[in-house]
Amino acid sequence: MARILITSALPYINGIKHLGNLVGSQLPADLYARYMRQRGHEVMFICATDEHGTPAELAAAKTGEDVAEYCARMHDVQAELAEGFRLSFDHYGRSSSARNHALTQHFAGKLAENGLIEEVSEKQVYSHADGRFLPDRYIEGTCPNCGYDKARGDQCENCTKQLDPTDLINPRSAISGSTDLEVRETKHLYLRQSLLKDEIDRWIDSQTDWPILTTSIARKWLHDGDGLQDRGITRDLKWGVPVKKGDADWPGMEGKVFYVWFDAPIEYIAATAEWADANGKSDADWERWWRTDKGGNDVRYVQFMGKDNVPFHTLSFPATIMGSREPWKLVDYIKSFNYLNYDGGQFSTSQGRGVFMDQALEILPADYWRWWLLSHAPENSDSEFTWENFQASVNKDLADVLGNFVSRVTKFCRSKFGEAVPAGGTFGPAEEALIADLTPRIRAYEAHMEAMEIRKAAGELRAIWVAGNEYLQSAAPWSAFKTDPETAAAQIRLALNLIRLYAVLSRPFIPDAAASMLAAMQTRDDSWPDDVPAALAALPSGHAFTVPDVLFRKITDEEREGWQEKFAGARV
RNA sequence: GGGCCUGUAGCUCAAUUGGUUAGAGCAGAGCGCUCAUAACGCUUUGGUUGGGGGUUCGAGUCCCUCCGGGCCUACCA
Repeated sequence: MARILITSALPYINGIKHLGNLVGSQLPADLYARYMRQRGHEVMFICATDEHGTPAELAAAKTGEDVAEYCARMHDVQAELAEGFRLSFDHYGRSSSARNHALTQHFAGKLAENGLIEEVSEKQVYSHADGRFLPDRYIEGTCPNCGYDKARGDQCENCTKQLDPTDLINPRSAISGSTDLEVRETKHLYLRQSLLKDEIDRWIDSQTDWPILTTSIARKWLHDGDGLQDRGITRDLKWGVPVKKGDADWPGMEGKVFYVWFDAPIEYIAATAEWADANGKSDADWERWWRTDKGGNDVRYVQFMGKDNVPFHTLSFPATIMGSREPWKLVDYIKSFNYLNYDGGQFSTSQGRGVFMDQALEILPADYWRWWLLSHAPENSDSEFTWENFQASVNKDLADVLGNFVSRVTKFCRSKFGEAVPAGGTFGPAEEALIADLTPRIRAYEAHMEAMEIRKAAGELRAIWVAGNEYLQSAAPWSAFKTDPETAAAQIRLALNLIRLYAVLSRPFIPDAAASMLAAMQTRDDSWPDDVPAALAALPSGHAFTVPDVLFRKITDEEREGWQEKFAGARV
């Protein structure tokens, strides 16, 4: 038994996430966590809402709420949706927690002690009307290069030229439109990542089995131009972790907070402490996951995220950990994902284009989405959601191949033998062949799950379901029953046991359907099929079962067309 | 501009890292079965691996070039 620490990239607080966000981090992390638990490993699966930063403040202002209230409310909304998708977090924390405040300040203090923090005076644009400093991209104006009048302060979207906010002609606040702007001197802390470049570089080089997507993004940032650049880790905002050096004040940094990307990854650790607090555990209970001097050396730490998050997880967070010179756990494996597109374009939170988590659950149960998203996870390149593909995949895989298998077996048994596993008969060559086929398939499925090859795992699982239908066709218990009911009984006994086996194997992908299948088989035996022949004898003769309701109803053409239309444009 | 990823059957994707005749699923066609959610099974059509050139006994895989798609480029997170 191993100990596995799993974190999913933290969803930002600012609104409900779409399916692209879901499939890029939380959902595959859940698949892995569920699988590892089922294999008997000790799992700590952590997620949290990422609550700081300018967009959170602006979103709160828009609804008229205090930012703390807004975040508390949206945290609950996201937690409920996570529950709806059956994301099995051990703890769903908040980056605004007291634990994270303390830990973030602690790390900053250690980094300062180790000479890795630099105070830098710089000029930033202040908006009088908004009462705040503006990040570069919140300043709009006319591009000096191409004349585009909605150029942002960091870059012109029209001609792609990199800009400085002071380059803009007629600059204005993107928040209020105010032109009452002023360039002010302000002091910020920089994390001197450049001093850790070689250390990080060697660490990345030693990760030979990471996805190319992960290492290539890390190397780009390490080697591009002048190499890894120092990074500002404070902001002039009100909402966030106040800048402190451990417990002590930080002279000259009053009224400033840490940059959200400094405190967000630290929340992985802090959320584990929140877990301990919430469950009456001690510090030692969470430290054994995170401190290599307190038991964490045995832990395998795996992170899941979309490709946009990779730089922060391969560079800045490791720089924080390494630079502390304290024995914190570094990540062992980073599983990163490309983007899921929506019907020929991108999912867009701002334009309301695509399907969002709340809408998805209003339409269909979580298992439908889990199966499609995971079996089409954008592992090697961006992938695309279309309603046609969704309908076809879900109807075929879930309704026809798996659901109908359960249905045909249980209904046949009920009508011929009654609602209990029939006795009599013996296994012949067809049964031996099925078992011989299933064993290597299950081993392959396990290997794909271990390797986080999600599409391949889904494909193998589906093939395992298909094997059941192939077996039924060749055994044809409906024919055998007419001349040799004993043989038919043995065949159906095996088929009923297949349902239990499928429930166990399928649970990481479709937990609700798996639970329904186990409930219908009236068994709590959900042990993993290390021994396949034994697993197929788990339900003995005479064991009562029930015929379940249709596991997966089909998506009709009318529904599909309606959804296509409904989700094409802006969100209502 | 620079960098990275990507292009394989109508669609979605594989191909043990350079090895024999490029494979699956879906869709299409044909046959079979009748237990089942008109479900299932079997067979089958379909590819100049984006174009061109090169290295090699051998290239989907490596190199060059052109074309297309996507992402990143450090103050959104």
